[in-house]
Amino acid sequence: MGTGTFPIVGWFDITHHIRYTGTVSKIKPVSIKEISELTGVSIATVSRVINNNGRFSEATRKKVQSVIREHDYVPNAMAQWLRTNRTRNIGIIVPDITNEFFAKLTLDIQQKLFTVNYSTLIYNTNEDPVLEKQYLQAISAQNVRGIIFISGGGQNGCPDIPDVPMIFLDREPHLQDTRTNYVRIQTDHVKGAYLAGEILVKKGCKNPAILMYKNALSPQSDRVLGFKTALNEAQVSLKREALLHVNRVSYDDAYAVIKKSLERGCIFDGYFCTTDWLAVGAMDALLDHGIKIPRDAKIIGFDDVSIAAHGRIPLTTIHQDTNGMAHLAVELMLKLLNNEQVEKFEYYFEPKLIKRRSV
Amino acid sequence: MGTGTFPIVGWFDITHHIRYTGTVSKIKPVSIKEISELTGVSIATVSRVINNNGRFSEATRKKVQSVIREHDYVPNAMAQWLRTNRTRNIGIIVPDITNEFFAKLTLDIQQKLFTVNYSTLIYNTNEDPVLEKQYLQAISAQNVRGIIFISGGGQNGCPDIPDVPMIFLDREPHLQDTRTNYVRIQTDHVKGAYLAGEILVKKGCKNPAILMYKNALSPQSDRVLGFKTALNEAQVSLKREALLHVNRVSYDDAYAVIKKSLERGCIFDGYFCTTDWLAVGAMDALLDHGIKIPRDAKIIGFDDVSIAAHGRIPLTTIHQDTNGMAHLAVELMLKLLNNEQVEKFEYYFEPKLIKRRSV
DNA sequence: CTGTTAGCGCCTTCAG
DNA sequence: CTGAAGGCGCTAACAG
Repeated sequence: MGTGTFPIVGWFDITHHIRYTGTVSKIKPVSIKEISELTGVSIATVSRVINNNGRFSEATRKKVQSVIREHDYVPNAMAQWLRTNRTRNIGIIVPDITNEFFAKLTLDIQQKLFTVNYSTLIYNTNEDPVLEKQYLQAISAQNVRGIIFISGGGQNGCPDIPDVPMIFLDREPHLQDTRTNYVRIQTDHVKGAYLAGEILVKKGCKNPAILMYKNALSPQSDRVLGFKTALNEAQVSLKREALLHVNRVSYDDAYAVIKKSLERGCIFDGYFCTTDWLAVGAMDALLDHGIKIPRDAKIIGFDDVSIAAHGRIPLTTIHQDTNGMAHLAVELMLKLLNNEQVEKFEYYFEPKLIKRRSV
Repeated sequence: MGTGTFPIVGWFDITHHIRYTGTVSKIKPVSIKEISELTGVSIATVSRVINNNGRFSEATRKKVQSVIREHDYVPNAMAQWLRTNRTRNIGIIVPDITNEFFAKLTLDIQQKLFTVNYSTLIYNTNEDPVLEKQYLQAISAQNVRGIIFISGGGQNGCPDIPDVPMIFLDREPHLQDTRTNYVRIQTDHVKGAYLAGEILVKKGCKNPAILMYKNALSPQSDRVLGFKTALNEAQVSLKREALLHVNRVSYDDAYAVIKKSLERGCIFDGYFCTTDWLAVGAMDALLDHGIKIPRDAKIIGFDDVSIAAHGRIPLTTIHQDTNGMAHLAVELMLKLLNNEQVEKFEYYFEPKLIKRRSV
């Protein structure tokens, strides 16, 4: 991660011992002024040693630090923020933290950020553009230092807050041309879907279907693209009616859609579901309809979330490297925060086929 | 929820339209001063209408608000914070947001809090006491307005930050005696476990076992207690070797433990697992060992997390009202923030037996 | 109803 | 190397 050039050097030394020592005793937080009085140097000097800004003697440093220590002084973050106009907070906007894939990303990001002394503000949009907008407003008013968008719609309107670095995880950025302090990270959905298509045809599917979320998010369309490519190469055709749509990414919706299609007499011998939960819903519908899996129909999902391994039939799926993406996300965020140039604006992660029993 | 006395009434009117209009144009955020100049009233008056503090005419209000609107003005949160010495942030400390039960709580809390204009700082402890302590420090330094602890250990050390209201969800508080601004919320684990025991004996179990997390967290011991009570009442005894422990709450650990116990020849006809994932792991181990469920052995879990409904055999389990708890948590937090007295310090939620097929 | 006045706690020129 | 002074943007008395 390279914390080499971590900007606020003195911070840890100071907050290292805060008003929290077993059972707390804090009455009223001491301010820089009192430290200054106690040490006999001016406020300015105290400030300098706190921020390690040079221009003070070793003797003063020692004195000031010892007083600071002694009084458990901790700079008032809010005052610092006001003055410098920057917080130590990173905002994360995520559709739904209840979705394991997002939760994993969020978890990793939060933990890594804390490592370098950033806190994490979390907002769940529920794919609601209105909420997303409000969150952006809140975030903006809070002077958050950087923003990480995880997936989600964001077609409409451009979530652009100038000067605030942004990382887009699994999401298409819509930004002003002039912006350079952003980065996009995602798994190579096209490739992942290609892998899915490939294994399906390899296992003998002649008449496959796609079950997908109806919204035209880029990962969705990428996956369709990749899947179709694999079919094309194998000269397997995808029927027009083989594009099944779901209104919400949920087990129930998937179950219902597949059930209905089955009742309509639509039967396919392979299902590429753009999400594991979709796949599990589809699988159960198929199973309940008396269809044998993988004999009569094969199913493959995407994400490799924990349900995949533990459903009625272990699900073959495409794994996404959440951990890797989270790592990279904070690494790049740190760079952007540090005004370093990043090599490129788009990063792709390799998807991986996880073979289980549904294919 | 009763937002009746919500303090910052004017806020929404204002932030309703912020510097985010399709493609942003904000260069430099406008300040209260400029608004004051633009409207021709004093800064103080602008502040009053912003905070709806009365003492201004309807005419001024209109004028000010329109200018505010026109210029996409949003008060600088940090300045407000500095001035009032309080942020609009609530810290949430959660063991692992990847755990669906926690994720649900967190999600609901975050969304509800935002509704009343609070943001949410999230910290995952991973059950690591050191991390937890660090988080507390960070939180303290950030002048978070209130803290919500979700589950987790916290045996050691007292996570006590004076004057900061705390809500303990599913977790035993360890506080100074003097503190009154806290509240504990949890489902009635004893009762939930009692329900579990009851159904098991009712379905004919004579030789039940418990599979639990080895840490002595209070929900754990409560569950054991409730379960035993039910057995006692039915005069079913719990063998000494029927207390199975797992080191981590995970599918794999559960699977391994049950598998091993089976190989040791320990066979029980009913398993009360203190968590759904434990139950699913146990179930698979049993199934893989050729044991029929529920015929030869019955299994019941706890939480009613989504895997419960969708595993190899739908799991009978005890449902926790996450939504209700989250609601209450923020409601009470708001009260505490408002210095209102709460009626009691402990709240219990009714657990509910969800019958599926594993019992 | 409205404006004036004082800071909140800190950082940062600018003079020593 | 150090101190004095000004101000970040906002709120809260206190006078009118």
